[in-house]
Amino acid sequence: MRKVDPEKHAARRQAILDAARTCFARKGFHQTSTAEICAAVGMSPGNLFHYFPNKQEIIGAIVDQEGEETAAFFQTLGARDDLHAALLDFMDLVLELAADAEFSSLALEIAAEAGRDPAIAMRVGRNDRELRSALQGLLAEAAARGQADATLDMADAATWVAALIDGIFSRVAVDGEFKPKNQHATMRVLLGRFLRPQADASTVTAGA
Amino acid sequence: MRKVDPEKHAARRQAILDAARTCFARKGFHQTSTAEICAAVGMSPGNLFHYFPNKQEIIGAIVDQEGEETAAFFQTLGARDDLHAALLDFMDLVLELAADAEFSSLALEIAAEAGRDPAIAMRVGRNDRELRSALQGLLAEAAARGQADATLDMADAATWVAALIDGIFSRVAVDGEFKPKNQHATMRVLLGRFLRPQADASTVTAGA
Amino acid sequence: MRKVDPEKHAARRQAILDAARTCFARKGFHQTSTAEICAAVGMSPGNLFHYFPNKQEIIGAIVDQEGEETAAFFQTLGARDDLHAALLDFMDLVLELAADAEFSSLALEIAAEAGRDPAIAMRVGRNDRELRSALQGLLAEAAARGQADATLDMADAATWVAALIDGIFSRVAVDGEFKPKNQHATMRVLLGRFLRPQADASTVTAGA
Amino acid sequence: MRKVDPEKHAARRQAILDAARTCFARKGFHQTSTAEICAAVGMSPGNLFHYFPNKQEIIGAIVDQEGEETAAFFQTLGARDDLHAALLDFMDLVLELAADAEFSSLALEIAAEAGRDPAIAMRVGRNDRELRSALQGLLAEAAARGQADATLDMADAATWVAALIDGIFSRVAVDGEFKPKNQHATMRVLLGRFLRPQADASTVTAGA
DNA sequence: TATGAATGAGAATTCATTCAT
DNA sequence: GATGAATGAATTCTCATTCAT
Repeated sequence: MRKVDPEKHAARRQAILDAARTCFARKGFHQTSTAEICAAVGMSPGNLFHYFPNKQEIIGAIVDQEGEETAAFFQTLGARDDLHAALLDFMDLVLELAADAEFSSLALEIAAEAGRDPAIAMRVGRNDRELRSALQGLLAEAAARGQADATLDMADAATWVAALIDGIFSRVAVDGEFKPKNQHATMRVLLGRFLRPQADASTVTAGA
Repeated sequence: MRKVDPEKHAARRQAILDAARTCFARKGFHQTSTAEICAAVGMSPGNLFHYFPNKQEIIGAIVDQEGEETAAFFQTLGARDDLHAALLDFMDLVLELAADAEFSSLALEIAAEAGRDPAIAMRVGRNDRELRSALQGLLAEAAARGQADATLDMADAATWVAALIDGIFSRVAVDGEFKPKNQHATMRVLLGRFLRPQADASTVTAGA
Repeated sequence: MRKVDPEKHAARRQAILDAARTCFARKGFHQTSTAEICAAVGMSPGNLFHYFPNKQEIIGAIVDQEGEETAAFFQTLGARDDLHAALLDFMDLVLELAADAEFSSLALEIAAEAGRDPAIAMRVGRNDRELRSALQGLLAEAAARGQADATLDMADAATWVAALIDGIFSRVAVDGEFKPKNQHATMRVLLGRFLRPQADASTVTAGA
Repeated sequence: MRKVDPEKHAARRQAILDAARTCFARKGFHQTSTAEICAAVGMSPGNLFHYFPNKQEIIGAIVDQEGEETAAFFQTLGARDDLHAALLDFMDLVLELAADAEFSSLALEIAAEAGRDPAIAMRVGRNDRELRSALQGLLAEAAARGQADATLDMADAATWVAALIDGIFSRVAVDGEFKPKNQHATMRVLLGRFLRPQADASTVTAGA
């Protein structure tokens, strides 16, 4: 009896997060009432607060969960032989996620909320740091293997890959003609040219 | 004497937009009360509605104004000799705007709102279409002059430049370590490699 | 120059009253904003207050005007030979007015407002007293001429004729099937039986 | 124990309706704020909206309730032997209700609101149709029993009885001297003469 | 007179959260 | 844990009225 409870609790908690994700994506965080989430889960309006102390914590938990998912995914990438290819495959996945309007909206929503609530900013920042650090590690190792341009500053390169990921999610919201499915090739050209070892390394020094 | 009235009206309207911009950037659109905006302008709480029929129209007007500013700026770019350089200069400007936290937050906020309110989405979409079309025109002309890789699909290329711009604004919100000022060089490397005429054109077909 | 002003003023005042009548009939007194009335007259929102000190006075003036119109009309009735017929003709007119939805709505609106605002109640009460007094006079004279049942209490009889008039206006609002045009005959039966000299006077004492 | 909840809910709902009735009668529907009603019930300002989705629904519910009460009362009338007397007794009741200033005001208020809000008009219209249909049924049966004038169009007759009822409530608002208690006798004369089987049927054809 | 900007007190909801059951 | 009634502050928007021009 006592053993089932924690499982049930976790399942219920997850159900809340899933419902909230959908609601937040559709209407935005502050446009969604806790009552709406409760209705979506099939829960009484007060009961939600047995699982989360307040609304902000729901977003916080969603952010944390996304961070965990990304990290888990990245762990599978390191084992690959061609890390450049691994990165491009990861970006393919991003494009696939972006094709899910809910996911894109949510990503934007979270970024926007990070701009306001410092507590969320901290959690989002942690995820982002981990993502960039993973990207940087991947790129550094790729460079070591001759699969990436070793002359790049890998922290900066990772930052711009991350910017590109953010940009993809923005596109979905902002550009009705943007179909992630059709953009895999151009994405590969863009990142390929940016990251591959350069025949003429002089271009690297073109900056400023 | 009679001429002053419309001017006053326009000035007051603009003051509202400016105050709203700041408020929205700081707290988000739906977190900002119309009363706060009024207080920021130094206006009684009801008076704002002599200038805008409702809150959504304030955001709408801000969006429209940003669109006009961008368009105006782009008109100056076409006259340049080196269009590739012109584009990079434009991106420098974007990085400078992004360094203004208010501007970045607002950009994100608008994108997020576009994901919810179709009326805003339409106005944002129009701006975005114009930006991409201007970018595409610039790139096409650059290619014709041998300043850009003519093998690229220019619509797609413009789309990814736009994604990068969006991404830059997201970075500011999401990545505390991101300092736009320090990223001009890497941005130039990234875009340079993507857009320049390629020595080895075969890389273009690397897709899928 | 100075002579034209009072005429213009009166015309403008009347225009306001006419517009207000329409607005009040359509949306109700408290649902109509002064701005709406101004728009209907083609007048700036502040200007109305040069003609009426406040909104209540507009209703008050409408009430007074209706009273004057009724009184004027009644003066023409007294000259008739058959006063019973004169009364029925008056009721025909009431039915015709009731066919005008605006007039009916307004009548109801005024009655309702009298139930709330004592100042309006006083003005409405004065009109009503005059109407009942005119009716009573008419009935008394009719009785004297053998055209009405002399055994009736003419004050009470007048009161019930007035109630019937009120009731007609209510019908229009409340009963979608009520078409005043079709009710002239039944009205005449009803009032005829009530007011005519009775063959069998014993029925009069049937009460209580 | 579980059964108490719905009862409590219904009781609270009824308390709101009762308070609202009083407030609406005193100040009019649109002059009464929801906060006032809440205060009258002893309820926090937001709590009312757990019981009614909006203010209009409160009026709607009051209208429906009045309809039910009238219908319930009418069911008791049909069993009577003398239906003419039954009708007059019903009218006595109307006069007694009219003596309650709150009831009269409310009746007027509802009629006025029906002139504006179609949703209310529909509900009021339904009640009115039922009342007239009940009256018509009563009159038809009375005629069949020789207790009413069979030559009357019973639908029209019912309509005019209804008009008289409306008129009574208007009187209270409009005529300060009108005391329903003193008008039972005259009402009985009026309706008696209108509805009773006529000695001289020729009067019926007096119309137009 | 006429204009329309300005005021500021409300209005009806809404909503996160609490709490008795 | 679960329910849903209750709270009360906050929100957007309205409106009669004033007043400088």
